[in-house]
Amino acid sequence: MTNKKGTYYITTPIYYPSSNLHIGHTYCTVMADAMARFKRLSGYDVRFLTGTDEHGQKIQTLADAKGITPQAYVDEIVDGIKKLWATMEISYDDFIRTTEPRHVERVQKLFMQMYENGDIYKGEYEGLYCTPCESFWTESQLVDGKCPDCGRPVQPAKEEAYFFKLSKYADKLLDLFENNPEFLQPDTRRNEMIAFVKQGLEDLCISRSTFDWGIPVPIDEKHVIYVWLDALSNYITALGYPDDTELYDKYWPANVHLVGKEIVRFHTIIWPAMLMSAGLPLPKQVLGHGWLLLGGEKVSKSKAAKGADVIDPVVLIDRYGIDALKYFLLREYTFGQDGVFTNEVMLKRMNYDLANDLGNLVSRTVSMIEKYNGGVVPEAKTNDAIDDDLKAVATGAASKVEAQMDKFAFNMALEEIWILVRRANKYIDEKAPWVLAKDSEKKAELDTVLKNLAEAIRIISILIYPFMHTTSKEIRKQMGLWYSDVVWEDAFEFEMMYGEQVKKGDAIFPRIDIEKELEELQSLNKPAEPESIPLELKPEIVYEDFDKLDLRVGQIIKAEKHPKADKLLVFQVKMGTELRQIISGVAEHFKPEEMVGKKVIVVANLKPRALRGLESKGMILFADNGEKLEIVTTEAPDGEAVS
RNA sequence: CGCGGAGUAGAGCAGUUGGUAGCUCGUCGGGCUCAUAACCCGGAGGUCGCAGGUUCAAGUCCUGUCUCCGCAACCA
Repeated sequence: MTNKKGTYYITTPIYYPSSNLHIGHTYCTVMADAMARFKRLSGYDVRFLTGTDEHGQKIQTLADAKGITPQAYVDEIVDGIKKLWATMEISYDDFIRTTEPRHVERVQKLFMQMYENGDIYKGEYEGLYCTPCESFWTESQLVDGKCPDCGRPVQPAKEEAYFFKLSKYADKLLDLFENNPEFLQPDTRRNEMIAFVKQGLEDLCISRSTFDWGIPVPIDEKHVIYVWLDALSNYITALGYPDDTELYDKYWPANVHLVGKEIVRFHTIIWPAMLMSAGLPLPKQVLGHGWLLLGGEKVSKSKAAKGADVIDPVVLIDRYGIDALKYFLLREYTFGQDGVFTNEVMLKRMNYDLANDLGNLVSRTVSMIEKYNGGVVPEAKTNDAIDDDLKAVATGAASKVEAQMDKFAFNMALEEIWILVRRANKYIDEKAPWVLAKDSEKKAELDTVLKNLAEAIRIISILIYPFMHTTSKEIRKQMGLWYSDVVWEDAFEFEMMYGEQVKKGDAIFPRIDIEKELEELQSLNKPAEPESIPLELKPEIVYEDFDKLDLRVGQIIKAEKHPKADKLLVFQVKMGTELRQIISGVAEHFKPEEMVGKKVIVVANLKPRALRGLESKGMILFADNGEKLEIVTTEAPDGEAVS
């Protein structure tokens, strides 16, 4: 494809390979792929980048738990990701891994560039430190004032670290948001960022010395570069910046960084500030898309195993095919907004739009051309208002699709195409070719109908190409268009077919028995044979450690919401002779009244701590599955020791 | 408490710069038989969370209020 319209550089986030990808990642990548294919088809010189963000403490911890090196850990997952994209025929031009030497070296050079420009300085990071986890936390990250990972107390601590003068760029960033509304879309995201910058930016701590799975700070090997600085750089290191600038010169600045809404902040504050510091041009646009929600919650790895809805893209592709899945993701959801994912919604989309409307349109048209004209596309010989209407809708669709794609409105772009699909189905009804076929004097009119349908389907095959290229080709094969390339401009023309030999094939999208399919999907999600998989545990302790705990049975005699906090409940707990106040961060899980009277287990010798102004003396134990808490109760008399 | 989002027909969603409230599914009725029991037409169903206000005119702007949901530097 020639670059008659210039270059187009689009990126997805680089994904964090802490486990296999789910449908949420697929969603983002499918959008980027569709846009890349659309731009290529309409004549741009496209570069499409995706990849993986492989450094950071979490990866190191996960690898340690498995007893392998971080590199071995990510290699395996990245392998799976690449296979998934290959299966889905994602048309990326480059896949960058942040552990690749090309990236590592270039990030270090970029770091030095920022350092030499005076934007990086050495300082002291002050925070709350959890010694066993070797992690720093901010006040707001703490859960009940304790380490969110292990639940143990944290201590104020300092460590030497490098800082990036992010605060210096606050005004320039505000300027960027306010004067370039296109830079960040949708608008609601932009307002969020403006508010965020206005509340004041602090310098960003960009080095870590508590773990070493990262890119070393070039001037101080004890530190590794903060993962976001490392990760964001990928968009230019993949283009060879700064040492091999051929691609960089050609494609930077990027036209679009496609990102999820939760990382908009990194892409529109930290990343532009980094580029400003290095004196480089900013990306033209950052688009924050919404999330796929599963039962009202964000899709996540823990949900994957529990819900009734299958979100493993590999399973979905296996059952319905790549194109059906891509169509569903692009058609169902509005860009920028969250959308609910259920198997039923997905199956309905696939059946109604793909099988009933599109698949059936091709099927009935090909059948009629075979039955009424020996399988050859005839010439149009007549013309009336209905024919004109079909032609107008057909030849007008491409520019409507273009307009919607400019706004990243994939769902509307597909809707525009389906207006044509439905118009064609209606055309068949209006013209009733089976009636014309019974009257030999109507043969000319019948030919016109068959020919016009063939043209409409030819145009549809072009329009859907960016979204479903395999289906596009299958349709073209059945329509006898196998010999010609898909050319976008041909979607504006109506008179292009004559004499093609059509050939009926298998149903393009077989109809799914939704009820039966839902049941099968449900059973797929049932856990297999129970087997013993060792739990991921905290480091082993000795008896003496355990003996330090004084656990007691306590009865909750009063419970109320904390007046100054949404998540906290204030309990009055009776333990034998003593009555004391204990505060827990469980207001989201329990109503105060349902707690009264319960006998619970209390860590009685925990150092008292004030939570939002009220003192908490001790801690009540709860069972936690990662998202929902269960109370741990006992029948034993209050005050008794538990050991 | 801070910041942000959402509340439109039974369900899920659209509603561009304020001007007759749309789409898909479901539902009711009809048509057709070329086609993947698919397709086409029509009907019913909404005082656009609530209360004020601006305006000739508001789902759309302003103020207040209720409910639900995120985020707060790990996560598309």
